[in-house]
Amino acid sequence: MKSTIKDIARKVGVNPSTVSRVINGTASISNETKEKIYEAMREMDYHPNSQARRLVNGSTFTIGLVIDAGNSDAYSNAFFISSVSAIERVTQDRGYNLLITNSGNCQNQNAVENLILENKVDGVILPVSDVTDELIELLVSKEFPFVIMGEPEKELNQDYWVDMNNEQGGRLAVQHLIQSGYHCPMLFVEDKATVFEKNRIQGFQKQLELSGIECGESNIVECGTDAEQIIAKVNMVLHDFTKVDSIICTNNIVAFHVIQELKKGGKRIPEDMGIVAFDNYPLAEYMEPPLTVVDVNTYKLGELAANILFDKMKQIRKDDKKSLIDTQMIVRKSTRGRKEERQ
Amino acid sequence: MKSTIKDIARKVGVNPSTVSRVINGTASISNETKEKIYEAMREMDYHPNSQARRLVNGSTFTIGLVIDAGNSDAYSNAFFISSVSAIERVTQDRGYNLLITNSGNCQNQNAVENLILENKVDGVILPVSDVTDELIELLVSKEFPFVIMGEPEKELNQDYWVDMNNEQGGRLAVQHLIQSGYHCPMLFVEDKATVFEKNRIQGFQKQLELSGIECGESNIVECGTDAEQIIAKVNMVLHDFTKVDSIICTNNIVAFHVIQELKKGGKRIPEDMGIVAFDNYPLAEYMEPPLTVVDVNTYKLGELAANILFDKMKQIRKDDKKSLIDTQMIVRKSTRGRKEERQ
DNA sequence: AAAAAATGTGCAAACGTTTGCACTCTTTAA
DNA sequence: TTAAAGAGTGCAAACGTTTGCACATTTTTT
Repeated sequence: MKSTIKDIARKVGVNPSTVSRVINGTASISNETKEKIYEAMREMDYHPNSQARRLVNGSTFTIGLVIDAGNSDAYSNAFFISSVSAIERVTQDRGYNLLITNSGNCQNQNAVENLILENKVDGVILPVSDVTDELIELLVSKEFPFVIMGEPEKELNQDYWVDMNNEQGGRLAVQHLIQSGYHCPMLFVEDKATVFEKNRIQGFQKQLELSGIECGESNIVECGTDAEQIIAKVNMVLHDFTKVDSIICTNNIVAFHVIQELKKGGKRIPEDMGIVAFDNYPLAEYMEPPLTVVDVNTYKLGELAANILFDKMKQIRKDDKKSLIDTQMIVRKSTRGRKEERQ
Repeated sequence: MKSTIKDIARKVGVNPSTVSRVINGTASISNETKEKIYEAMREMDYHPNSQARRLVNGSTFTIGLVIDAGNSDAYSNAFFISSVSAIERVTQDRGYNLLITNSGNCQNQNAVENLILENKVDGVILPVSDVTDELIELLVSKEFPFVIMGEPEKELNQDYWVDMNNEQGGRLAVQHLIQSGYHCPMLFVEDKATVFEKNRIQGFQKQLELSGIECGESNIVECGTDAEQIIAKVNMVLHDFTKVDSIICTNNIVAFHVIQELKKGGKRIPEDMGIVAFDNYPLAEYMEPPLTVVDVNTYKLGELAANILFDKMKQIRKDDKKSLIDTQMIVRKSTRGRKEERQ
């Protein structure tokens, strides 16, 4: 049988409130009493009951993390999920628990709303893909603390979000290429309209400008997600943009198809064409050639999200509504690289 | 302000217990009263308070999932983590919540023990890598429901576990190779002593035997995890085991190094040497040649773990203490494959 | 037509904590 | 030396539910 605070009190011969105060250190208690209580707790293997605590405290000491049910793409899930570990650690360090839910509906109710309305969590972290107008409205109207992972399309004035710095990533990729002796980079994006692609494009263009390389819209190619289409675009580049000597791909898969087709066309990598890609799949270093990538520290990303959430929960206002984590280059063999960077 | 069951009762003019019974359907209530209560609940935006429920029910309606803090290997984490989605879904379908914790220590207490002792969860799923004797002892002594993911070294008689069927995976790989026209497969494992490697070896040998191919210990190579070592082993095979025409690698990384070295040695894949690997990294299909793999459905694995846990929680005895998920072949270009399997 | 069962509802205790108030006794400040 | 402050503890209410018992009314069974 589980022992309660009353059992301890009875055994020691004090009032339950005294035991509670010893446990929480909320009042000064004589050392003598304290000792007896601690000993009784040890003897009776006492552990506080979280549920009772939560009820009376009106706080769950739990935060919710929403995982995107719809998005089955193994990696983008993994990308998000690798920050889970960070979020979990921060949560635990603060004495909180981490509850996970998908964004789907259970019964007739939205799972996330359920979390909030039934008082299961004190705050929530959710991926931008799961943000709906109704959900935001609910969160805001209840003044419920939340942090979004990823940049929203349109910004309300209440929402805080964290993301990788795609603009900086775009700049970094160009910078690396220029420094490595390439002169005419091209950018392959899947879909120009996506928020993160827009930012990458912006960084790309900005850095080209800074480097004094002229660049019109024509240096950006929308290649979609389909292998055939990517291949077609590669050939277009090969025939129509003969000056192009390097390609920045929006992810590892695109890079793979690009490299494949370039090799087929007799191009040597990195000599004839340098390749950089966003993301860093576990096997990227084993591609041929090993892929130079723009990587992001997802641990830091998760950590940041969690810390901001806790600040909001404590009513500590952060002045910045958005927080970005800078990317870094991992230089491998698909670009010439500067000698000192070569790994 | 949040409305409570008492507010509803007052508004409708009934006793709180009546409202409770309507919500839970635990007694027959007149339709008239029911309707009035439902309406009041809607009007006042009532949602039950989980904490109070949990306290009185003595149940948390929450299960805990332990993620391995120590294991930072991106993929093996991803492997485990991709079953999270399944566990989450099962949990939600059953009206439960999912709490995540790492296995580390918070303050002076083991995080998992804390979960159990402080009554935060009703059951727990944990990876075999986090199983310690003390933890098992605690779980067993409290009769606390748990399921282990992965096969334990030594088996207590109280523990239930799920895992991929490594023995069947070993058999499957051999079977595929034989059917594809290879005659002398070799198995590259990282460490013979590991439980799952042992099982793979067993399946490997058994299937060879069934196929009438004689095979001593010599067909199994322990190649460690280091690139140099793997390369050395490949060359050893090339020189000393000239009859070998195919290699089964214990994971994608080993396969990569093996392929790399074989190509360097002038071997064509799959013509001169067939390669099969366990696991299916997101980029495996983009290797050169695309890698034929023994894959496991991690979603099913998670689902199984969760369902068994719920059975245990409901005191439904499963007769089998271990449950295995069979693997399947994904045939790509690194083996000749049978035509009809080729994808 | 009487007995038994079912329906519908209220009362109050219980779940295991925390905490405001009150009180006594000691210590410190003026 | 008296007043104020602090230390140490108890009492009882509160958090928001659920549920066993009780009871009245209706319906069903014999």
